[in-house]
Amino acid sequence: MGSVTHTDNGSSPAAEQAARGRAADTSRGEQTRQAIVSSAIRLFGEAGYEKTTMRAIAADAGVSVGNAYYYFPAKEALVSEFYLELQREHLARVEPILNGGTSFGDRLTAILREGIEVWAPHHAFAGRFIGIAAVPGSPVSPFSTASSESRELATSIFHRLVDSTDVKMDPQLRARLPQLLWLAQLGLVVYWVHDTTPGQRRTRSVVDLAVPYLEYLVGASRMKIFRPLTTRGLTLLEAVWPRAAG
Amino acid sequence: MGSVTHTDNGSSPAAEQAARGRAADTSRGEQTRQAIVSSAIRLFGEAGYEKTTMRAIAADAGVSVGNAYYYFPAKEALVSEFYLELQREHLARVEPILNGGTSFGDRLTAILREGIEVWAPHHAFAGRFIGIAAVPGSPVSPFSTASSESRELATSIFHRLVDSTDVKMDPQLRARLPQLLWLAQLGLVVYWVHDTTPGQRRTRSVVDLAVPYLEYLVGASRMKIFRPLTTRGLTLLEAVWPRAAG
DNA sequence: AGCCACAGTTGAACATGTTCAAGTCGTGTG
DNA sequence: CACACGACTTGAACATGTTCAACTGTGGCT
Repeated sequence: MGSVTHTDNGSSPAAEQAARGRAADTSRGEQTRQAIVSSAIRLFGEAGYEKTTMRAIAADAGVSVGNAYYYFPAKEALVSEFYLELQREHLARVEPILNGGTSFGDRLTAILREGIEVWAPHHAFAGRFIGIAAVPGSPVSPFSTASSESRELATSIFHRLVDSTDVKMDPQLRARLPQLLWLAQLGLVVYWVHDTTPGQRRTRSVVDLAVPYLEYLVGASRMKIFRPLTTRGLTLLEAVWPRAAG
Repeated sequence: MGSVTHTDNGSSPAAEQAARGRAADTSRGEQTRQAIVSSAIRLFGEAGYEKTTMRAIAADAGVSVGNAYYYFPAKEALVSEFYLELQREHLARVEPILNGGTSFGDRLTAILREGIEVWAPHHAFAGRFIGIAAVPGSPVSPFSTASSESRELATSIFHRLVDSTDVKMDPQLRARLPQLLWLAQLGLVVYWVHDTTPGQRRTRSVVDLAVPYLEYLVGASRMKIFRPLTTRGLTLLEAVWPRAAG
């Protein structure tokens, strides 16, 4: 119970500029930081989380161990960078899909599939990643305030998807659907991580089966017969996950 | 990708008798083992996972550090013992509920509530626990073959609940409901771990709201109008989670 | 130029999970 | 009884994440 504030943004000496526009920063510190990040990402990808030691990362980046800790409070924080990298790639891959003119379901399938594809080369690493992300208070936790930026980034994908579809659905559901889809994607990743079928084939087929079902459910939400089901479900959702908080 | 077999049962020198009837074993080794386990459980409960060092556990149990590793392959394995302890207590608390004559929903609520109650004193610790349990291949993972015994123990609770209810529902759903409820409980624990409301009040109110909704859904499953929804849902479930495998 | 403040950097020291070669103990056997 | 063998135990050694006091360079101010 000792350390209460795990969401310690701003305490890191190099964090004041972290929130915005780091890409434009070309100062010495930023170069070092980048060297550490890219070394960490590469080594994580090559050897996994456990086998990549902080000493190895520092050596690869050409800095001392202590210096790595000047920029990152812990090894876990470097995992967060790895995650950001993947998320950026997902976003890039998803862009043409969102702009494409296919159906809601097809686009959702494509988005989820790209999510899997981005992670695919790192299935072993992802196992450890999940373990780190699952602990509450960890900056990598998808529910933490520290990751709110990347969370909003991710939900924005589904926001755009939902906003641009003309599929008829309950308006309240429409308002909540982006968050729900984000949650579904989260669950999918967890499922994928535990999927031991070769190449995680099962996860892909689950996507192909689940999306049409989701589409069906969403369409059904506005039908009179399903009214109580929809309404009660949304009420429950509001209790579980109030629109305001995370 | 190095170590493939994480489910290494039987490799531990003291594990051949681990599967059954350890309570009856009174040999020297078993006493030592028990001393380590109870020290670990107590210290975990008192100080959390991180702050409880292996040295502290060993000292408290009156043995050497190396000796602890003779019985347990890693610190994580001791967490598994902690989990078992809680599960046993949950089972004990649930017994009178299952034998009670209240409705399906009331009993389900009571079961889930007791699950929360058992964990309640260890909310902080549970955060770390989730992190360990979430990594695939970990013996503590609820999906691992290593924890199949405790998993079947847990599902047996819901099996008994479902078998003893006369709530009308789709027969296929009935066949799958115990597993689904177990999964729901898992999700509930994850939710509870991340619940930062004082005393995790929100989780409790979620239970109170979700169970009636579940009851409603289950009842609706046999109605003709919901037929496609039910059938398609069960088909999807079979793809996601084949009846045979985990 | 001289100097100051501070970002950046270092490597040794520390804490703790884990391993291992060696030692001890108890029990069955000749 | 003496011995052998295996279960059990030990503590030092090791690996690695993390901390920290000291050092260095750099840019700005007088």
